[in-house]
Amino acid sequence: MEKLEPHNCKIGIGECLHIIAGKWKPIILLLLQLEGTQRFSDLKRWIPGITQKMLTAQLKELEQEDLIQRTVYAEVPPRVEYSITEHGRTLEHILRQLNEWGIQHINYVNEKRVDQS
Amino acid sequence: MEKLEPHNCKIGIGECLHIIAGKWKPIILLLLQLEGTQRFSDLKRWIPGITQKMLTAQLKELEQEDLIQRTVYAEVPPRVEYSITEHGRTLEHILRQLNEWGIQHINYVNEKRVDQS
DNA sequence: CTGAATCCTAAAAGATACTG
DNA sequence: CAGTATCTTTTAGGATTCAG
Repeated sequence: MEKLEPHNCKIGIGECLHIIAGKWKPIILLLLQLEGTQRFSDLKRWIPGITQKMLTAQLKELEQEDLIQRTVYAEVPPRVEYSITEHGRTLEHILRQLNEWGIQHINYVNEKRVDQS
Repeated sequence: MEKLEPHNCKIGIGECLHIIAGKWKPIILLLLQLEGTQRFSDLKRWIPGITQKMLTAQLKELEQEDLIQRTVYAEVPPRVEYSITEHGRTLEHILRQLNEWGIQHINYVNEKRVDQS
């Protein structure tokens, strides 16, 4: 493993954040990790506020990074299912920690605000 | 701790990513964590490519979240030092993991590309 | 049902010049 | 030295319409 130094960390952290950051990607990844395989319309229902365009775009990007898998069934009407890959599962722990830190940070900020009032 | 569900994770993850994401913030945080207190010009030297405007803006945002501390010395020429706070230190483990995942992901993608050629 | 295509707005980032 | 102030570019995200 590389030494933890600011200038080489830029590579790893930048790569990771570029892949998981954004308004929808973390939700999509968690959804597939926790609820299992979902089809396009399921995802759209699960994620309030997302547009078809954004959902399509984010799914495509996640698929290109091999974090999720896309399966098309030759039916009418068409059915497309998305599922997490093994590689995608390696992100679960990180997403969990990001969430926990975010919650604790919100609490921290609230308490600090109370202390000062 | 909150249950890990997609819709409430949106809050925690969103908060955390909003704070640490971006092109420069992770580097600044790691720099202060690993190298200790730095003054403005030191940070600018450490981080190739950053402009004064961006550095100033990112430092201000990190300070507002109480992740870093700003200390002004009444000297001529002026001296301003930045250091990580205790609260900021709680991010070190996450940044480390983001970096490791990013590196491994790059390797993963490279190996996959070789396999297919 | 699952998308692609087009147009649009807002936010992030960068270039450059100026200041106490 | 440590910033501000403006302006321009780039990127993320959204609204809407059309299509297999």
